[in-house]
Amino acid sequence: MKLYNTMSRKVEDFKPIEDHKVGMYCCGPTVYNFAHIGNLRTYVFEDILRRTLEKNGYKVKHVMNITDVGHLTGDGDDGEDKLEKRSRETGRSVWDIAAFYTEAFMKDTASLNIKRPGVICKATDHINEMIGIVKMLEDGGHTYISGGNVYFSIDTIDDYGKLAKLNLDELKSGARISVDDNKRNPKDFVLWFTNGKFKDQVMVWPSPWGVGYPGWHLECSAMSMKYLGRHFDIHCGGIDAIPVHHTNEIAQSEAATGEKPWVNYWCHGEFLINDKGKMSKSSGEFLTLSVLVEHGYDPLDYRYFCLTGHYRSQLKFSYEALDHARSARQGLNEKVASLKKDVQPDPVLSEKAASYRDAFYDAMSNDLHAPQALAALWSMLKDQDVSDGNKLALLLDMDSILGLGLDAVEAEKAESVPEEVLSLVKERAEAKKNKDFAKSDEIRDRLAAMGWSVKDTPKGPVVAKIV
RNA sequence: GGAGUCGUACCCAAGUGGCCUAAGGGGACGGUCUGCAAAACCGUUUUUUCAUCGGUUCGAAUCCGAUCGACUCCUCCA
Repeated sequence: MKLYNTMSRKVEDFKPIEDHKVGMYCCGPTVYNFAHIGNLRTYVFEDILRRTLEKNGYKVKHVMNITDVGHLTGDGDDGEDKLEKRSRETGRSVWDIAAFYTEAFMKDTASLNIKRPGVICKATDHINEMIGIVKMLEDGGHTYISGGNVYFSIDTIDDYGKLAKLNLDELKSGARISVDDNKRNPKDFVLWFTNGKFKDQVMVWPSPWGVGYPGWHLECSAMSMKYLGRHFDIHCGGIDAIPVHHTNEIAQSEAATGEKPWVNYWCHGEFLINDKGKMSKSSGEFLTLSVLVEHGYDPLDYRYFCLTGHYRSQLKFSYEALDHARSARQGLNEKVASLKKDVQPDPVLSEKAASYRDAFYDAMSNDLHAPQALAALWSMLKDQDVSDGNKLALLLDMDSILGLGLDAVEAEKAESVPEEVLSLVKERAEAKKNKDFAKSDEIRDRLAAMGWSVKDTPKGPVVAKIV
């Protein structure tokens, strides 16, 4: 299996630390609002990665955090905690807000067929672990206290910014954020706040440095190491996390434990954009999954849409493009339904069928080339040299990665058709037999008005509910 | 100001030196079938074309340069 590693900027052969096992940490949501569909694209990508690893025989320990404290708004380190802000705006407690949006996030990801990570951990449950890391950093001489806050000093390590390939000299000259006088180096970041801008902060904890709350980057270091160890295989997130969040995670993790590298493979998903650019949660207007559902789309239409582009390319969202994905997925579902009606899956593949299977898995195992894998799937479906039994078996197998819910698609059946409809269909067949087409067409219109379509096949008429 | 990515046929989107006379999906149109439809299947839209202009090469959508355009990051962000 091959994976693109942001650290090396190359596609590399994936080699786990332990045979047949993978430890994978994915940055989760900050639960102060609904996830928009751009956020969700990243979780779909991570799910596809996990499923592909599993298909390649790895047992994946998938850890995802829930950020419910410490994620600040605005520039620099002087913003307000996002949860606190939301709480003030709505009059609800921060804990309510976090619980509500965590629940919403779980619902969204479940409806997208995203497998639930084995460990889902909340930042507020791991304050002690975070304090432990700050202590380790303090012991190692990587911190200083200024203006009441504990800072990480990036000048105490010699490879700060290696993931993002930051050129520190140039960054300083081009910095646009206002300089925080408390920092020795503008790129230093807060590990522990005791002197937040907002005195009425609700979520605070005691610490050796005073009552306060942790910096945002700390939680991912603390929780990933708690569940996956001081050195693990894969760390995922959106590309925006590279220059700041992941850069700081690496700095504090490697400085705290002395273990390098902390993570072997860094995998990042590109943005979903629209005609105006990227969707941003903080800029106000954004599309959520429930908005798509209100427009009549199935969440899996969006999942299919995500699969039509490669995860490292920007994907342009439009309702037109989503329509295309929906049509394609419906076609796939219909095909599966009709196959299920006629045949049982036949896992004994012909040579031809096996070649499509190989093309599919080669594409997925080569840095998750889902669009190519889908092409292999469709070519297989259209190939008349592949038996229907093989087709069905292959589709269901491929879907263990694609996650389009093909196993849940039911075989076409006419059972639940109301008696009234059935008798009309019979009547129409009779009229057709007598070549009374005016009457048969009239009955067809009546059926359509009742919400049923009728198709004449060589085997006789077939009724189906109009969707 | 600095760093980087991208521009592929009607739309989305693969492909990153020869097997490309460019996957796959969607749409549209045409055909087969049908009393007519729908569905299904087949074909066309896709023979020198991959933003534009130059260059390298026996050979380029794929490499290099310039130009135009779009986007991202350096600041919270998936």
